[in-house]
Amino acid sequence: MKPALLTQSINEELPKLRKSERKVAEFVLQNLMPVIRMRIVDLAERAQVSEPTVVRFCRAIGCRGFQDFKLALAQQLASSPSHGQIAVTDTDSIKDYTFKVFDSTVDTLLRVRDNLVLENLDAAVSAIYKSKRLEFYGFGASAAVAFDAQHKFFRLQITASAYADPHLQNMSATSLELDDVAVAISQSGRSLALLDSIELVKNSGGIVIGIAPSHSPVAAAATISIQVDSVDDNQIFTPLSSRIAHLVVIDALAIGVAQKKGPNLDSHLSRMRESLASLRTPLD
Amino acid sequence: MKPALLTQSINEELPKLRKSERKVAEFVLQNLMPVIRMRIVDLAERAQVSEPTVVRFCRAIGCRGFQDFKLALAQQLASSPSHGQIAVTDTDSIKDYTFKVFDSTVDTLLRVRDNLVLENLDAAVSAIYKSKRLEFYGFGASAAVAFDAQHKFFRLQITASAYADPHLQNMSATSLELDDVAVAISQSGRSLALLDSIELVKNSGGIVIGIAPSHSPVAAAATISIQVDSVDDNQIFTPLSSRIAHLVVIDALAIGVAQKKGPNLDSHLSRMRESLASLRTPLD
DNA sequence: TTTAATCTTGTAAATTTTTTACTAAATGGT
DNA sequence: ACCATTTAGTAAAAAATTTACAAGATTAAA
Repeated sequence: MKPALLTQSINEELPKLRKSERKVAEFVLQNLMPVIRMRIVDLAERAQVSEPTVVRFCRAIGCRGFQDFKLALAQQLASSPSHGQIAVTDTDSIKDYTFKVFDSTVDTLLRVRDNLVLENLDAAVSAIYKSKRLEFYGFGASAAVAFDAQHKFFRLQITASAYADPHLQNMSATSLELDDVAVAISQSGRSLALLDSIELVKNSGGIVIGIAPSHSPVAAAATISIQVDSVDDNQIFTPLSSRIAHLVVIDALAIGVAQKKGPNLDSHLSRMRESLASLRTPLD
Repeated sequence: MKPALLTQSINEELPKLRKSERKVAEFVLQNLMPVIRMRIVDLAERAQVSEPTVVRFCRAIGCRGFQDFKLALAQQLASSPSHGQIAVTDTDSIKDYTFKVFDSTVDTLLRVRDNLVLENLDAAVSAIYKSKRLEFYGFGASAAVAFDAQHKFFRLQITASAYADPHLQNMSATSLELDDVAVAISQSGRSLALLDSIELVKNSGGIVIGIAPSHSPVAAAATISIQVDSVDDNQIFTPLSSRIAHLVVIDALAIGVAQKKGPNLDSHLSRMRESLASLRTPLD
């Protein structure tokens, strides 16, 4: 049983460790990046313990040995770049902040992926598959997400609408019928106008799929809630990467529905490609 | 100069390698995952060469030794899960395809990040910073990207427009003045209407920032070209993840411009947060 | 075709690194 | 205070990697 997140495992085992092993654990948590390149002697010296203690520490947290531990740590750090620093500062060079933007997005995606409640996602796919009408609601940054979703489902031969205007949204909501689906997208999960629309949809017998932070009013009000939490580590970043997470969640929904629709999809996509080709320069 | 993507580096160096080193390279590319757990003797035996040859191979592709090579490989595989399989099949479970969607997106982002021409990105940031008007053009899936970009820059106190309609786009293009910027977004890089608009912008003395695949007409026509290539590995996926890549590239642009604008930004963001708060349910 | 020079690859030895076995010290309970 | 048990270090063994060197292969020139 090797957990995906080694640092998490270290923290969990920390109380069970012996004093000198704990010294190693604390040093490791404090110096994640450098540890990857250290030999056992270096780590032992810096943590003020002997080499066998380091090996014992590695075994205690579930690794087979020191190499195994370093490998696991390296893998975790590669997939969660946030363990470095991702706040953009005034002195960052282009390369610095560009990488930070990409890395924080990647980090958010991986975290969202690992915390998705797959049952709810499955329920959402089924609901969309069965629905006659599909509507996307979102304000602000989520408006762009809603329109993107509409476009995406359209490519899958599923007619969808997207509304960013509260009035249109309410009109749409009241016109939905039993088993129709509205997807409510919100980064804050606390948009009042969106909550209004959600109630209207439910009164009409429609199903509301909420894409919002867990414990938010939108998540609570939705029939099926897909929780997307992004850590609020930076004022500028948060809206950026959580919006990407929303898009990718909808991608997953779209792929799920596409899969359910089965083999016809391929031919539809190739026909669509042909018709798009006329709007483009010919390929070389 | 250690490239972020080791496999890419292996492929690049492949022709320069000697025969037996190439045996190692081919075996490694064929067995990426298992190699991480191998010792030098195992790898040497399975690749039918001697141990020193393995070391020479590691050095040839830019690593300091075998351990260094394994570490780099482990890190890459952790962050680019696509080296497994990412094509969605009919028999995939929810978990399978959801993870594939997320992983392929992450993979695309990392690849795009590593292939960005930072000089061009920097030039783009400067151009936007200096411009009086900023317009985003995109059709189809890129329309949503354009509108998202508009919203994003608006939050940074930069007025921008987004057009998905060819007529409006042309009108906008002819009305631009010297040093104004139009960002042309295209997944295919071959949209005829977009190429028209690009020419109009250039005739007006405006600067065109192209976000499109390299070697595409859009990239060639743009004043400053930001190249985003997504491997065409899957008909359904490609538009999905390349669109995300475009969004994140624009995020990086936005952050770059924000940084240039400097310290005033913070207070602006907090004022904006306050005014948004009234549209939301109060925090607990 | 032969020969010399260079390049390529493996063998074996040396070095480095990790792990094990064992002992001394420390801790805790009676 | 004494014994049992746990904990941590020393030193030796084992394992793994790297280096030095020599044999074989390849290429170019005579």
